[in-house]
Amino acid sequence: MDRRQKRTRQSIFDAFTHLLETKNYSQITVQEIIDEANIGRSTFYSHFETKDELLKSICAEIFDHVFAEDLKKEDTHDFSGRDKNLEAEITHILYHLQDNSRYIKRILSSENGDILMWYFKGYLEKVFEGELDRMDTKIPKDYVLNHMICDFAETVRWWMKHDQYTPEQVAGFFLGTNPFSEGIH
Amino acid sequence: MDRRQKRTRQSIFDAFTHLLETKNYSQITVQEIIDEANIGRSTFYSHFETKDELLKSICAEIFDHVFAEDLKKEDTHDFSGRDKNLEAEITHILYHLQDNSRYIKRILSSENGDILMWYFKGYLEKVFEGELDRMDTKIPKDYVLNHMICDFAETVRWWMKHDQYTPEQVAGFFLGTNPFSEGIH
DNA sequence: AATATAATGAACACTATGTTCTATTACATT
DNA sequence: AATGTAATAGAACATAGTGTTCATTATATT
Repeated sequence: MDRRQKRTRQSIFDAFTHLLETKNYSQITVQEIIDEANIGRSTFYSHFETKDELLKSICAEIFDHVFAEDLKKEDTHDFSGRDKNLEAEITHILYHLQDNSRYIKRILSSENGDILMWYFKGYLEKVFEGELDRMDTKIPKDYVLNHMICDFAETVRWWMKHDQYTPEQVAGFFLGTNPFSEGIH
Repeated sequence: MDRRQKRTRQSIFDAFTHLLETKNYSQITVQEIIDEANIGRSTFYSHFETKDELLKSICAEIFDHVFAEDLKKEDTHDFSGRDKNLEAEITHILYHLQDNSRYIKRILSSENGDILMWYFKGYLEKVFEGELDRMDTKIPKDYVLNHMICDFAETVRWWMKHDQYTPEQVAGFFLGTNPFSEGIH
């Protein structure tokens, strides 16, 4: 990839996240991003089709980083640590989310918080897929999976709004109100 | 209220819900609503400031109806049936939601599904507030309340997408995967 | 019938989006 | 260092949608 492209892309990301520190996603215009990034209008559009596409790219970047270790674990088929320390895995994810909380908060507080949540849930699917086995079979698997994913995603959303708890505490809250908590303690 | 106002308001609602049967909320323009409703442009804007305000009004209308009995129960301080048949209350709400499912589905499938979910959760808060007492006190009350509300709201969203279950079944799924299920059976 | 209020719809100003095109600049490769 | 290739700049443009204004017409209400 051309140096200039990388540089431009990074400028856009920086401008966007910087703007997110002062206003909501929906309030930010493409022109503002362009001005903040000091790039030409056509340059922006040669990188991203729309503002939503930019948001998606940023979400992908954030979550690729957050879930990097977990996905790597799956790729190498190393399930050694799985199940016995779901709590550690969750805490780990929460720490990574905390690092990016400034951006995540802003994105979530706009009306388009759904977009980020949708992305987040996609990644969570891989994390919780393996947890399904011990569940009641009378209830549809996809309901239970969706339930777990939404539980955790909404826990994070709640956390991002309240902000006064540590990752360990939040992991405790989440597992303490969950049906699969019996399997862990 | 003037007859004409009522008539216009109803035309707008009808046009909007009719359009929701063919496309997502975000794809619908004010002009389309105006054309579909056969009203003048300025008439629309004398009734609603923005398209979002219209959506909010429709959400309020739907949920006022769905939760009518439950809120009435609270108003008259009739807690006789409470707790011992949460399942019945939930099933009842699900039936009402099923009646409006055509609109709800369309609104939820757009990127702005959040708006409806936000409204829905506001009403659910009143339903679940009373259920908090028997919960573990180590976990913050507002976390648990948010947890319950999101559980149910996301259950409904899931249901609206899958559509192949009865209200009774869905109530069963919801209570079967919930921490406060022990209190009911 | 008189009065008040709502609806109409064209015209307008405005904001933001996304495209196109040419000149300019930066890069990678040799 | 020279050269071909590709990215950037930025002005100009077309488009689409929003929300307002106002004189006119239609409809309720009393």
